[in-house]
Amino acid sequence: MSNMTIMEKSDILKIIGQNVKRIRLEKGLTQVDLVGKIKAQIDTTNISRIEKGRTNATIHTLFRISQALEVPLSEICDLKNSI
Amino acid sequence: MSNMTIMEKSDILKIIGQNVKRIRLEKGLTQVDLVGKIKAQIDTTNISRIEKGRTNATIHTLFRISQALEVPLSEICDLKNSI
DNA sequence: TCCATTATTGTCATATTTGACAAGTCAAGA
DNA sequence: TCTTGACTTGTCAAATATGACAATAATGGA
Repeated sequence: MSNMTIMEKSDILKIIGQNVKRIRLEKGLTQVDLVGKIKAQIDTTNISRIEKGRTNATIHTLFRISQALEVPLSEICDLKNSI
Repeated sequence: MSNMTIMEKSDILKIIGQNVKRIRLEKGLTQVDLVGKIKAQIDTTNISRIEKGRTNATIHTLFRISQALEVPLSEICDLKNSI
């Protein structure tokens, strides 16, 4: 069964990125809106790179995003959402 | 209520670390056992630093750990487990 | 106590994330 | 077409995660 699927680094980064983007759009937020809701400084550059799966974000960065999106961190880290 | 709790960076790193350590011990594994089960190279130094909340791990590192521990990534990222 | 296993910590070099800014792309409207 | 907003991408410097190794501490058993 699909438990045998080997997940490459780029695969999981893409899924995490899709999760962030999907949730952000569900909340009706732009990337600028999102960074505006994050307490510490963060940049749309980084949001974009995460959403595109181009960067291997740290857990604290994903946590700050989860706070701004008002969802649990574990929702962003849910790999079962892969399309 | 406790939604007002402000989570500092060090707080969430500690919780993530506690999750890793708790699950690892539940599985009866040592840090050496754990790194032995991880496909790509990883070091017990890093496992220890993550478990102690001394490093802000990337999501891919936590993913590799979750694979070795045979739990979903989202379980490691569950911040509700805070003691 | 002695010993072995396990875990922590320090340091180093390398790689990469991050924030910042600029430039470029893209789509939707006026 | 022109403009505006939203997003992407390149580059840079600074900070830091990572892997590696060594040294130390902590733990438990004989």
